[in-house]
Formats: sequence, structure tokens, C-alpha cells
Amino acid sequence: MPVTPLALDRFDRHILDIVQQEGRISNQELADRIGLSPSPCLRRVRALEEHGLILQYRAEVDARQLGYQLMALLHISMDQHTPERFDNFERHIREIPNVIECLIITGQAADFQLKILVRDMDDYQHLLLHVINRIEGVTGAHTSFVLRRVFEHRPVPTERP
Amino acid sequence: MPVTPLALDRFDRHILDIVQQEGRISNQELADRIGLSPSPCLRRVRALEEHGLILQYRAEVDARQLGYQLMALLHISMDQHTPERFDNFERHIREIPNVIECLIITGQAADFQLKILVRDMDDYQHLLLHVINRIEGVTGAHTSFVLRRVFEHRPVPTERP
DNA sequence: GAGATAATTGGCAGAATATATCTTTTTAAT
DNA sequence: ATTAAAAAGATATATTCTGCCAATTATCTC
Repeated sequence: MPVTPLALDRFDRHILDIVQQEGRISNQELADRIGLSPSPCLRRVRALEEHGLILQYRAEVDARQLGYQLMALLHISMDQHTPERFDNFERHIREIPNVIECLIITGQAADFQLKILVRDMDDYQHLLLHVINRIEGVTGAHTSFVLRRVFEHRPVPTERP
Repeated sequence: MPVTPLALDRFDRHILDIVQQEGRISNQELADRIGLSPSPCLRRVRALEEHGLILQYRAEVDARQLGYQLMALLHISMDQHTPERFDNFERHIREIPNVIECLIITGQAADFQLKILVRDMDDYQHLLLHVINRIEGVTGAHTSFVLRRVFEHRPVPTERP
């Protein structure tokens, strides 16, 4: 996607600032706020999309109201650190909709950190023991429950380097 | 916001499924996809917004292209577990734009897990030693660097309980 | 199950918005 | 200063949004 790195000026940064918080803002309102007319504003938004600076637009939904009362961070260790093991684990983990994030990390006993949404403890217990622990190569699993989300999904800063 | 829990039918769930992945979809297209005409479709979207089921719309931007090459998970332990200590920490941490997520967790030596975006190691070193470690009450800090994001920001599942 | 009531859908019209094209202005370089 | 290139602004057309009303569907009561 990024043919050329694309130099961002203050208009572009301002657009990114705004759409990170108001993804459905109209182009007219956006143009007003950044101080351009609608045409060049829309052109810039399209360019940011084409260059992959804007990856996608998403609605954030309230997991609680959908019945997902419990969030857990699960640290997973693998027996072997081979690409095959990791690929296989990733393929399996992708199939579990409750796993909303999967990171490969250093600095822990674990290899993966998963962010998991479940309805309750029973739900979690089942997922851990009967689904995740059964994936080949998983030797360890350590759970941290999230007591409170102080904040999540904050915008990426846009000031110059 | 949630006056009444709001019973969700298959149309509502379908809407949530779609807007979680295509936050800027037009109402007409959305209506087409869920199999309703635009009017009731828009009414449902508005109702989901009012009830707080849709919290907000957001553009996801590519942090890498903005110069944030490094993501870290930082586990913070506090000396005292008093509301004052925690409140004070949260107030300070909110002021740091590089911290894009802050969770209070169990199951670790730590009390907080922070998700941090920085440009490079120098940047991280400065943030850790000169900003975060200096917040009152912080006694421990353990860093995990993110080697790879297998996936992030996956949609919340919407099937019935 | 019939009838009444409430809730929800669909269609339509006017307003707002998006989008493509063209012209003008600004910027940069020689 | 002149030219070329890039970006902004204006305008017209097409699309989309949004509020209102009639028609349909679902629900409840007896």
C-alpha cells in the first residue's frame, strides 16, 4: 500500500486526530474543522486511506451490554519456538471469536498474550481447559483478569517525530 | 444511557457485526445487507447509539507509518493499594499520549498493565525512567515488548447468550 | 382463535452530503 | 520573474440522509 512514505502536513495530522475519535464525521464538518474546503479535505482523506495510514473504520461496541462481563489476559507458553508451532497456534486461536487480541511478546515466561472476552467464569473455564489448553504445543497458561479498564483504544499520537 | 437493557434481535446483531468492521458504511448499503429498508435500519442504528451499545466510531490508523515502531506492555506495581494512590497514578498516566491502554489486573505481581507506543528504544527509555517511574507510589515496572501483533481490535461477538 | 392495540416496516419528499470536474490560487524551482 | 507543478476552491450532479405518514406485522386480551 505505501508506495511512497507520504509526507504528512498539519492538515493530514489534524484529519487523523479527528477521525480517530469521530470516525463517522461528515466530510463537510471535517473540512470546517481543519480549515479547508470540502474538496481538498476529501482528497486528503482518500489519500490517507489509499496509503494505508487509515486502515479501517470501526464502531466500538459495549461488550458488557452484549453479555461479555469478563475480560481476561491470558499468557501462553509453547513447548517449541518453531514457526510451525506458532503458525499452528495462530491458526487455531484465530478461530475463537472470544479472543479479541493476540500478541507475541518478550519479557515474560510466556510467548503469547491473548485478550479474551467471556460471559462468566464458567465460560472462561471451558474456553481455557477445553479449547485453548488443547492446542498442540501449549505448555503453560497464566490468567490475569481485568478488574477495570481505565482506558482502552486511545488514539495514536500524530505530532511530528 | 441504558434506560432499559434493550432486547436485541437478529437485525441489531447483524448491524453490530457489520459496523464493527465497516464503521463508515452508508445506511443504504447497511440496510441492503441486513435485509431491511433504509428507514428502519437507520432507526435501529440510532437506537443502538442511544442505548450505548455503539459507543463511538473510530478510524484505525497505522502507528508504524506515524513513526511509532515499538509497542510495549508495561506492568506497574504500586506500593499501596489505596484509592488515592490509584487515582493519582491514573491521572498522571492519562496525560501521557504514548499510553494507549491502561488496565487494572489481577494474577500478576503488577497492578496495572499499560500498552505503550514509542518511536524507538531511546524514546521508551526516557518515558519509563523519567516519566512513569517518577509517578508517586510506583515501586515496580516490568516491560514486555511486542514482537508481533497477530491480531488486534477484533470485533466483539454478537451471538445470543 | 377474533379483534383491538401497539410496534415496526416501507415509501416518499425535502434537505444535506458526497463526489467528479474544472478553474483558480499557491508553491517551488529555475 | 517566469514557468511548471501541486494543491485549493467552486460548481453541478448524484447519492445519501432524515423525518413523516401510511401500511404491515406482531402481540395481547378476552
